Amino acid sequence: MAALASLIRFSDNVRVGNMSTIWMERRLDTLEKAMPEAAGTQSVDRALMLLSLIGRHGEAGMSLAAVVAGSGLNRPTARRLLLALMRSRLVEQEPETRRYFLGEEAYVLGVLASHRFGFLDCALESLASLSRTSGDTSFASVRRGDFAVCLHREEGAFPIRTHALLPGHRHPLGVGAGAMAMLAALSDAEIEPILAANAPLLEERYAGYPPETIRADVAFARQHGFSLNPGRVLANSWAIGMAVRYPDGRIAGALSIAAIDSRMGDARQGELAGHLGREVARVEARLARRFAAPPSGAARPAGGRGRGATPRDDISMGGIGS
Amino acid sequence: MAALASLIRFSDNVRVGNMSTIWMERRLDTLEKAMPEAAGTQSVDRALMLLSLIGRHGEAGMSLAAVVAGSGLNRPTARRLLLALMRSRLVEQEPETRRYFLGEEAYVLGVLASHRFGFLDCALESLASLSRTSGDTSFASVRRGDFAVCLHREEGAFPIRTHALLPGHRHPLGVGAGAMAMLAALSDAEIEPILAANAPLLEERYAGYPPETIRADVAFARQHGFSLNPGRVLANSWAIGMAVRYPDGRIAGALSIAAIDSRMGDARQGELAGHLGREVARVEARLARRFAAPPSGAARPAGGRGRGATPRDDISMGGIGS
DNA sequence: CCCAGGCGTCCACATGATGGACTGACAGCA
DNA sequence: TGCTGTCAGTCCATCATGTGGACGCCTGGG
Repeated sequence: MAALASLIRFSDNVRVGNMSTIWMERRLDTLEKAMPEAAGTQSVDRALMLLSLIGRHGEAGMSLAAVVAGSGLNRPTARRLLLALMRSRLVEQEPETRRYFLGEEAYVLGVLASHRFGFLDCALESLASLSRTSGDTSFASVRRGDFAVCLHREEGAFPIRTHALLPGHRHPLGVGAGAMAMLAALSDAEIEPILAANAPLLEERYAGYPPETIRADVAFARQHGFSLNPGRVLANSWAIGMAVRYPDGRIAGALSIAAIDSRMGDARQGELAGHLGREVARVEARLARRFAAPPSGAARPAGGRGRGATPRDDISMGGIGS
Repeated sequence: MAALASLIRFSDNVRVGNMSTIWMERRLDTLEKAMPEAAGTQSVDRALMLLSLIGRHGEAGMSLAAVVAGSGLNRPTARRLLLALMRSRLVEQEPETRRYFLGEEAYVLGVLASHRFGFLDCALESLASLSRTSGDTSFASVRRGDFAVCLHREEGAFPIRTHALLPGHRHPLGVGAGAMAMLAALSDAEIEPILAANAPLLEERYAGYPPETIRADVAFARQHGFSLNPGRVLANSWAIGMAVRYPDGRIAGALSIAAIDSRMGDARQGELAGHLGREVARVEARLARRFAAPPSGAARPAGGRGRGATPRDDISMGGIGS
């Protein structure tokens, strides 16, 4: 259970009670400088950690015991916070199995947020095309703090597939082709703290990823224009990946393709990289069309606090068209 | 400000401090019976109310003053809770304008939740088809408690359009064609408490919707197979709508089409209703394909608590394919 | 039939969350 | 240029909320 507890963090950036492993405290020191200070919201932080935890176990849901184990919270506390999430419809509990799942409100918020972020919306067609033309499995992932989270997996026609990476699964940045592509897209100054923060976890659970190997993989990705996972975690499962950027240059996520090693020789790597590069360009074009201005509103008028240029806050029921 | 405060509720079901209008208290009495009891999570409930509030103001975001006005919270409290939401990346603040928006984590959770709920994913193609063939504006909405929330709006080619209903906008069930379609899909026993709960708000802000008119519109929708908004809110803006169901019969949401009154004569209503019915059937077929079992897992083995049949909680990093 | 494991609740106590008061920044106006 | 109003954001004394050890119930497996 200690190992389980060490894995779990709310959006990878929140200090939660009862978690005291060395590597975690070290990385929180690193990150707290970049995050709003936590004071007077322990309960909220805990609830949102639970939400994220449940989000990453979408398909099978989670039992209360797993939530307790994964969060490090005491059972009455976890249950009470889950009740609050259930009242908000962000989480729901299946009566028969008692397991907890993301609720419909999470979906609705995601839809409302997609007007600012829709990376996967823009990527789905490309993933379908990649898997159709290659026959292999393709993935979309996003960065969450120092980790990569798989958002979508698209099956190809080839019958031998790895089923290890599923939506919600999360790995340290650098572990896996999509995660490596996003890491390699960062500057060295950004990469070093991430490696430092993840060092304990990598040493404990990712034996194939000593830091020097990750740095070499970063160099490879920068040199070749695509990242390569030569079966570092699962010997026969190889993958290549590329980062995708918003028009303003920020990393939106990554696309990757996985196949068994016999389908990932040098020649086929190049072929798949060509397909991948074209689809990445298409996703980036769709993102550009979707956000005429970047999601952070950088195109908005600058100048001081800029309050004069902001939309009026008109919390009222507009006339209705439907 | 009192009018503003009366509008805001977290997922329409949470009692929040400082809100004491008669209609709100009355409806909470009605609803608390159906909701997990709130004890020891006031802070969490408040934070999630803010999240929902910001979610419904996606495009323009919200200032702190608007959040304070809309939530009824004191400013330091609202700010502190917003900081917690920002730490979790569910909310982000735009530095130039200081406005708050849904963050990328909301999008990621929505993507992860879409494996259980993807109504809009299944509806987008149909909305595009409806607007392409009709030339008018089409909408997808979902039920949130006693309200309907617009998730998506698809523009048609006809140049005269109402821009009143936007994603995030929320109206009482029954107000607007999509909201009416969802209301009419409920049983009378389900409808009456909703009308009772919404009565103060309807009286205050929806003069065109006395309860007997809503009941007549429900009867019309049940008789004709589609709901009709004959310009009740905006005189020249008419709309028709239909509910969409998950395979297990629960209401997934509604599709609707809006047009100016001169384009909504009886003959064209029938024509549009035909298109709408076909696309609703297509959406329902896509939902059926997507969820071989209904989202609530009703197909799972029954029998007592059914814990023996549940997936193992294996919170571990699986082997990786990407 | 018994036992272990998981789920869920209670409530005395400790801790965390609140909001009135205050400060700073900025835009608009005289 | 100076003043005023508005908004954003913070501090900390006070009090209300949140916690978790203990307990009971239910179910499945041996």
